[in-house]
Amino acid sequence: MSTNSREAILAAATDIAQAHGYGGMNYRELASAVGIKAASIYHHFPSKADLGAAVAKRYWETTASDLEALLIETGDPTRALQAYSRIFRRSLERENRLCLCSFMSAEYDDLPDAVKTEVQAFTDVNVDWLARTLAAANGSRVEANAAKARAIFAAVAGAQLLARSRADISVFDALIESYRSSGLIAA
Amino acid sequence: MSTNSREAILAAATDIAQAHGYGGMNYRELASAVGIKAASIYHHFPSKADLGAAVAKRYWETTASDLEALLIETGDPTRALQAYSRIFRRSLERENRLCLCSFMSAEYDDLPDAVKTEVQAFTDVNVDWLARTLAAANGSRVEANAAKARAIFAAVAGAQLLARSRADISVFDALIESYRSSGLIAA
DNA sequence: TGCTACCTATCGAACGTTAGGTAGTTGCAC
DNA sequence: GTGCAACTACCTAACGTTCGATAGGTAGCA
Repeated sequence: MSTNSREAILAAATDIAQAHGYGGMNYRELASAVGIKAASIYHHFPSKADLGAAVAKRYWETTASDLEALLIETGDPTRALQAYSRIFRRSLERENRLCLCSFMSAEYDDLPDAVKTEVQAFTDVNVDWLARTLAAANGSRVEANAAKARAIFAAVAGAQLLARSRADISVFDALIESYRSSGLIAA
Repeated sequence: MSTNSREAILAAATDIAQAHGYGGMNYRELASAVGIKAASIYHHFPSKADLGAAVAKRYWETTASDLEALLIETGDPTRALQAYSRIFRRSLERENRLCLCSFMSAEYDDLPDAVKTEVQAFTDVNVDWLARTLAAANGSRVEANAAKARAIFAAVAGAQLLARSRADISVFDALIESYRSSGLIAA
């Protein structure tokens, strides 16, 4: 089916992009992961830029719903904040993969404009959720938590990047623990 | 001269790698930046892996001496810590470039082993300096500051990455300020 | 003579992309 | 309910470009 193939391409492309970036996302490897030929991808996406934008869009949409699920699952904002870093930990668990948005932020200069837009949307989704949840946890206004939200997002992304460069997930855990003890993120 | 050409290649390659990564560091563009032809690079470096390793090695060596200079220049450890993030800010000032080590950490999976080693050395140089300087600032043992040193390094790298994705250096400044107010880095 | 520091020309592989073809299904006129 | 046109989802084959890398040559200097 058309819809399933499109989704299979997006899922495989996401996996590749989290390990090798937008530049490392090549059609022959991607097609073989899906079980089709490279030319067939053009039946679903008109160009690599369109595919990249679709991948990044799907990525932030998934993250947005994961974050909402986290709020419901934990039951309260403080517990949700404590669990936030687990979303980034999960990437490392899957063969030391990086957040798609972090990788593409590094590749920023070489990204098509449509992809840049979706990468920025991922940051916005995270920062907005963090600001909202921080506000709910301490009873303050959302806008008053924007700076802190950005700081948490950047710090967790940095921790993931460092852990990846050591191929050691315990480095990530130790960094999150340091952030906690210094008061950057919720204890 | 041989020595000057080698240095010119390394300097130009560093600039390219900070903007486009190891994968985006191509011989034709690099050669034209130096003012020679692509094939001539092989007179100085036997392969791209060797060049990449030399670039990363020179990068951490430069950073190591910059950090020692910072200690001498500021006169005391606390002031040196306050100024630490300026080293990362300087990359962003130069056409929104990223720390070479951050970019290569993202590209980790596709890096030749010799390059991986030098990338990790960069982290070690930073973390060692931070741990040493934190210890000097608060009169504690170096080993007791290792975790905090890593946390500062990761957080500053994350701030640089986020600022790059917005092509906005004020995002970096705001993040460093947030880190200060939350107590992660020295006020 | 031999070394250094480059050059031109080219290699094979990989890249995104396109042209054009082929099964299988669907929809509709008769 | 049969025939056929149109469409979907793929295919093979190849395009032009770019990549890192190599072979072999040359000018200048010791």
